[in-house]
Amino acid sequence: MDQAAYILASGWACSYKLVEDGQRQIVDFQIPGDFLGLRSVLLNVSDHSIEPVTDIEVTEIHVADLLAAFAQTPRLATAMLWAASRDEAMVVEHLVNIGRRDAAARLAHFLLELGARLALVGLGSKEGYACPLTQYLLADALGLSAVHVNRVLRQLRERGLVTFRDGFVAFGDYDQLANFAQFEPSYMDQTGPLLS
Amino acid sequence: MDQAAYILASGWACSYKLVEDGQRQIVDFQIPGDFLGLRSVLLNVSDHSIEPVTDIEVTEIHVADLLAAFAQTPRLATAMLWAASRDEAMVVEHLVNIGRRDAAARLAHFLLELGARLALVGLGSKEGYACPLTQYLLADALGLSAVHVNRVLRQLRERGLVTFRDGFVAFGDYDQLANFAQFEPSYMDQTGPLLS
DNA sequence: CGACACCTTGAAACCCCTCAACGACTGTGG
DNA sequence: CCACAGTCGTTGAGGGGTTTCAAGGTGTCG
Repeated sequence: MDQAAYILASGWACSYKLVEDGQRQIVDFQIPGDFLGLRSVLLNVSDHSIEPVTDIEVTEIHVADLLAAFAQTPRLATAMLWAASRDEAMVVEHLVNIGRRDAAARLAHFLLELGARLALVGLGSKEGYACPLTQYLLADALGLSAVHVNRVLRQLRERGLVTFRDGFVAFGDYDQLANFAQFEPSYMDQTGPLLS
Repeated sequence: MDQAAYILASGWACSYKLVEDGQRQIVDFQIPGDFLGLRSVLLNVSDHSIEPVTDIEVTEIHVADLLAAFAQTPRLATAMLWAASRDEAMVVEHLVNIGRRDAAARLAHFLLELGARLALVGLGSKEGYACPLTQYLLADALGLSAVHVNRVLRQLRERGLVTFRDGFVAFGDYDQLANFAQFEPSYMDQTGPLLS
């Protein structure tokens, strides 16, 4: 039981699962401040893989320390539980995104969510943000082909909604885009755990 | 803060999210023994809706009691965290299912997972299980149309893999079906939380 | 300069959706 | 007892969103 969890200090990573024919589904991208590998520690099963997107720096957390901390500081466990719930809420939103939105709305929603998360850690605004992802990564995250991602990005650009180029996402008309993607950021609850 | 969580004592329910044009995405079905509404309690935001599938019986859990129990029994919080992680792992698997499998494999995978979950609580086996879901519910869960669910069910039946009829799922060739759907039940970790 | 990764675009094929219609069954009220 | 509505399952035809295949362009790096 010498598994470890990490907190991403700088850089981007992604967690994904492979299917047998070589395709993969990216579950989420991790940005600075996010946990890495928390679930595999808790479940004692590595049910997904993690890969860096850029160069990354991490700080290690020993499982034993974590569990010991739980015992001494019950609130910590509650806070972790809250964090896990928020993560699950985001995965759920991805599920809705892939299951019930067409490629354009899917892509728009994804770029908006990423922007909102980055804004929280000071790495973006409603103007845009630096984004090291390739179109191939986007495709794997959104359940699309890279070719189609390219086409849809062009559509969104030509309609003046978003431009993703040269590693930078620039929102054209943020409000219209949010409306188009039916982006409701409430699922990214930031009010914190229910501690008294 | 008078929200409550529940444990499903009998019957089936489902949690879902709506998108604006009237479609919905079912995130998961709850079977006896599952939590209901845990995430909305933790996040203080009701980010999804719940609907009964059959008549149901629930036992209520007060949030205040739950948090108090965490403080007194740290291991309980760890156990809850483990449960939440398992739930998330299942949602992730659904994400992979919808994102990277075609309709037939998707349906097969779903029926297999449901069977495995039911078998754990004594409600099913490798032969089959009673299943009160309609084809419309399956469609909402799998990101498909009801019409297509119907067609794909027929395919699976004609190939002798599964038969879903009259509220009963009957596996034809379980192993071949599991292979076809690339069903790897390891993500449904049942070994329990990492409590020394 | 060549290798490589990534972006871009076109054409054809395919999976799945929408629309439409009908049958089987259930419950309900007359 | 029967007509009726409602839900669910079934099947066909047509259309559209995405995929695959293919090719070429750009930039970076050794």
